[in-house]
Parts: sequence; C-alpha cells; structure tokens
Amino acid sequence: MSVRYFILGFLSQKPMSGYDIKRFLARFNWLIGSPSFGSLYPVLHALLKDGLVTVEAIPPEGKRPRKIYSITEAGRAVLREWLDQLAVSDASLKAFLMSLFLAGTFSPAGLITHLQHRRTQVIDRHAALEQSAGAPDEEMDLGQCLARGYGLAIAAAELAWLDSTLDWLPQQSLPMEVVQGDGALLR
Amino acid sequence: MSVRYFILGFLSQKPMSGYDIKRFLARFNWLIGSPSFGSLYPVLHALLKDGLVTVEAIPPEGKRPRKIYSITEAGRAVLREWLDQLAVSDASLKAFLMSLFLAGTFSPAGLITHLQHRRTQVIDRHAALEQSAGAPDEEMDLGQCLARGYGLAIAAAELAWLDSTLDWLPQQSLPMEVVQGDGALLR
DNA sequence: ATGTGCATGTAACTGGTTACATGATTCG
DNA sequence: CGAATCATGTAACCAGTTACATGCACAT
Repeated sequence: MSVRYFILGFLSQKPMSGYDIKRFLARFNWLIGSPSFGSLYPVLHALLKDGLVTVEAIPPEGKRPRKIYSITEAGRAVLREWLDQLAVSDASLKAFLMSLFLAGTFSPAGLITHLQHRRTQVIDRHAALEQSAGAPDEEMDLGQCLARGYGLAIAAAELAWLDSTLDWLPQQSLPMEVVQGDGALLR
Repeated sequence: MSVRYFILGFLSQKPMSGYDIKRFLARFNWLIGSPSFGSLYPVLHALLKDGLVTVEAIPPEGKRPRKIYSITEAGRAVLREWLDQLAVSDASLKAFLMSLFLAGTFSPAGLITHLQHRRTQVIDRHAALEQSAGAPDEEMDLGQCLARGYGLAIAAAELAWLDSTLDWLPQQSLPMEVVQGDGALLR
C-alpha cells in the first residue's frame, strides 16, 4: 500500500485534488510509474474515512467544483511513521524517489542523514554488482553482461548525484528551521 | 503478466530451475525487484501447461532431483512476439532492463535498433524533465527540485551508457557467448 | 540433534489495473 | 457543433505477495 503514503506525502506539501496528483506524477512515469485513477480515487476515499485527510469542494469561479484534499495532523503522524521505517529499510529506486518528493517534510538534518544512508546502500550494491563478474564458474552471456553494465552505470550515477547533492544541500537549508534537539528525524 | 515473459526469456538462454531464476534476479532486486516464489512457481506450471516450456527432473548424483525447465519452439515464438511489442512501446526502466537480459535473443542488428530506439526515448524524457523547471507559474519546493535533479541524473547516465554501448557493440563480431570475468568490458 | 540453506509447492489475500460510466468545460 | 481535456468515480478482474507447509542435504 505505497500509493497511500505517496498521496499523503503530496498532500503534506499542499492541498491538492486527485487529478493534480496524477498529472504531477505523470512526469516521472518512466522511472516509477504513476498510479491509475482506479487506485487513486479509492485510496483518497479510504484516507478520508480514516481521518487522515479532509475534503473541500472548491468551485473555482462558476466552474464545476474540484475536490481539494488536505492532510490532517493524524495523517502527518502516519506519514512520519512511514518515512522513518523507509529510511532504515533497503529501499528500491522507486521508494527512494518517493522519499525525495517528500524532502520538504524532513528536517534539514534528517534529510542529510537519509541521503547518507542511501549513499552507503548504493555503494554496497555497486560493489555487489561489480563482484558478480568475478564468479569464474558462471559464464556471462551478452544479456547478463549488458544488464550488469547498465546497473553499474545507474548506481554510479546515483552515487554521483548523492555526493553533489549532499555537498549542495547544507548551503540551501540554512534559512530553514533549526534542528530539533532530541534528534528526531522529522520536523 | 510480465513475470511470464521474463521467465521465458531466461529459459531461452539456458535451461534452469525456478530457484536458479530467483537467485539470479536477486542481484537486481534494487532496480527492478524480483518475483517471489509464490508467483514464480505457479507461472512455471502455467507455462508448462501451455506448452511453452518442458520439464525434466534431473537428480544430480544421488541428490534430490531438481526440476529443470527448457523453452520450446512455441515458447520462443511467444517470447519473440513480446519483445517486438516491447521495443515499440514506451518502456519503463524495469521493462528495459528486462529486455537487456534478453539481448541474446535479439539479432545483432535488432539489438542495436532496440538500443537506438531507447536512446530517443531517454532523450525525450530528459528534455521533458529539464523543461519542467521553466514553468514559472508553478513553484518548485525542495522535494520536487531534488526529484527532478535525480531523474535528470539517471536519464543522463542511461544516455551515456547507451552511447558507449552502441559504440562498443558492433565490434563484438559474433553474438552469444561473449567474455567472462573482467569488468572493463563495458567501460 | 539441531539448525541453516536448498528446493518446491499451495492458499488466502490485496493492491492496483483495465474498462467502463458520467458530466462539465474549453477549443477549433 | 463536435472533439478533446478536465475531473471524478465504480466494478471486475488478476498479478503478485505473504504466509505457510514440506522435505532433503550438509554442517556444527
């Protein structure tokens, strides 16, 4: 049920309609895929029933009203919980990109920790893939060879991006809120 | 039903057991995920029922027999059909990596065409993502900014890999069993 | 002898898709 | 005026996961 938390995350940024969320995600369709309306709207209804979001039908100047959803405090708590568990798990590319979208809900320090954690994961995977050629008993055909090279390239690119972002980020987050004293990851 | 064709593709390389396929795919778990046994074995049974594969219980030196599956001619035809349709569709990263695994089932010329087609797709997506900053009416928060940069980095890396592979591939005279061992192959 | 890895399998569940239905609005 | 886009929704269906069950082999 990852769509649930993903929606929750978008709504934590600003109130949106279901259609807005879909349209926004379409841009990253190739990387992570975007949920269909057939899953989006029911999830929205479920979130509403659970009290994690609220609706408001806003008629924009004589137009047909759009249903704008807003996250509640309970919703924020649930989202925070999910992010915490995501940070420690060995996340897929999809899950990580999701967490990136929600960067705004992290504290500055928490975000940096999150990226650093991801960095060690990527390094591990890159090393594992590189080693996979060393197994001499197992022959690699063209397909395995290409797939391995592709994976290595993606991992290397993500590592480079993480490094440059981790370098750039501290300068950006200075004007933001001060880190919480108790070491909590999230704002 | 992508697992079906994926399995078919692996079996087109060489006969394997279900366990073999799972173990092999685990390496790329972070990129594309690997199917669980709960889906793997039933699919294998279905393929068998449809006559796309055959089984042979091979007892390795007094050990308990393993079920080795082999692809049939009908299976090869189905796989080819799937690959054809995949090549023209706007494939996700996952589907593309799948097709890479099956590079051996392409003709040399067909593989190059496939990669070139992918290349234009990646260029388009990169351009689309880059443009998404230009929209002045829509403000980008930190999360959208990071996600966009991440997507751009991945796309750029894939493009670079495609270029170098397309450059390297034609020199590889004859198809199938290529090199084993050293990782400098795809550099 | 007991635990861990190999190896195969099944049943229940569910998250998500496909396909369909509706209506209002905007554009050529 | 008709087509396309915006916008929301429902129901059937299915792929794939989780959880469980089985049994052999091998090491500690």
